[in-house]
Amino acid sequence: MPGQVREELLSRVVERIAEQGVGALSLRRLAADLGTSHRMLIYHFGSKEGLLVEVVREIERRQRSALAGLEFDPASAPAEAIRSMWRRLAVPALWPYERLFFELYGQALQGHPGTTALLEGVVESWLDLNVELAAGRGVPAEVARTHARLGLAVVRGLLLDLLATGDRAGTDAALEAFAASYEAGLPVPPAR
Amino acid sequence: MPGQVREELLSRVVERIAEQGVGALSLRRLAADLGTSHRMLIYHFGSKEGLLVEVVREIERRQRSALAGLEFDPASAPAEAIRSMWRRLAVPALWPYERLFFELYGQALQGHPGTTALLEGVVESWLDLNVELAAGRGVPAEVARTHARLGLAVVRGLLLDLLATGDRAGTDAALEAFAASYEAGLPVPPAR
DNA sequence: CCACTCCTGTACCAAGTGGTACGTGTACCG
DNA sequence: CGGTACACGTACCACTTGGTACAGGAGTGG
Repeated sequence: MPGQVREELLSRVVERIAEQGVGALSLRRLAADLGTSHRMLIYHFGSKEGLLVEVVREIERRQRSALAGLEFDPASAPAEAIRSMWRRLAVPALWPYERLFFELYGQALQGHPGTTALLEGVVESWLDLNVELAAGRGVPAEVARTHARLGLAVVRGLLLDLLATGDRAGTDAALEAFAASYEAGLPVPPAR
Repeated sequence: MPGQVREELLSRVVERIAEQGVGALSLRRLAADLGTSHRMLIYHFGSKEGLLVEVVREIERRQRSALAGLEFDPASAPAEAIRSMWRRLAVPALWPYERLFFELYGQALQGHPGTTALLEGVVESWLDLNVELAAGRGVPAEVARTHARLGLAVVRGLLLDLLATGDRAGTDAALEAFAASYEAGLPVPPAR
């Protein structure tokens, strides 16, 4: 059982990596920025890939806690649910972590070792959550899955847009157009 | 000025990179795979970054030609437009290039040199196209921009999903749910 | 023949990489 | 006190990296 020093080190590592990206990552530079030696990173994480794995896990953990923290009002319309999700994610303070998420996502798609675990629950876990929530309102599971999938795509797609353009107003408007469509009489279109 | 040898080399480079990703790219390995020496890549592209720039340009070029090739029927509903776009992009033959696109996107978000040019027109050019098309149907520019933004986000978000999960049926259904919402009586909701 | 341009390969370089060997300090526990 | 486990640093290693120097080879035009 490794000490708790590691945990504190990891969070500082994630912070640094969120700023500098993971593509041009070097243990030595990272260690220097953290005021230690690259030997320590190897000591605590075994290898560079081991460190990467831990970073990916941490990012996943944060996603999951963000997901759990959504505290949907089960009675609220889907429109309100997606609005609150967007409100939470679009704030500039999270941009570095979202950039990191998409960078890791891209590397994972290419099979980069250590990152591929990201792909496991990156979609499914969100769908499952929504199925559960929707069941409370009597929505069939298949329909809930499809709409969760769509909502997730909208949010991720608009985040990609926002991170590239910085256009908060434009992306806000697009999300609002999407949310509004759920209030305009078709809360649950047929699944196909 | 450089000969046409370069052009042919570039397309082979892009092909290889689409398969192997750009993250773990090394001039020597790439050259070996291409049956030449890394010296040649430097000769034709000046440097590794120069090669990357060219690859990014090539990807942009393909995106643009895909965009131009969409040949929308101006009279057709937006639902049909987005369906045809998805039908074109979701085919497995394009997956390697889309993986590469998202990998480069991620690197560009982190400011990786040589890739940042990707971000320039990655959103705007699509929006402009849609504004132009929508003008023909009397749709105000602002509304057209917002809905183009949303549609682009849906497609990119679902592509991320598809590349991670491989679930063609699931993503097809989600896109269909989105497209159908345009046929259910709200072709042009207010922009905000 | 020469000269010139384009193209390609071999050999080499300095720099940086991840990883290891080894020694040290520090704290807790007997 | 001694021992032992954790934490940490320095020096080093083999290897790979992007880039360069240099030497041609193939074709063309004079």
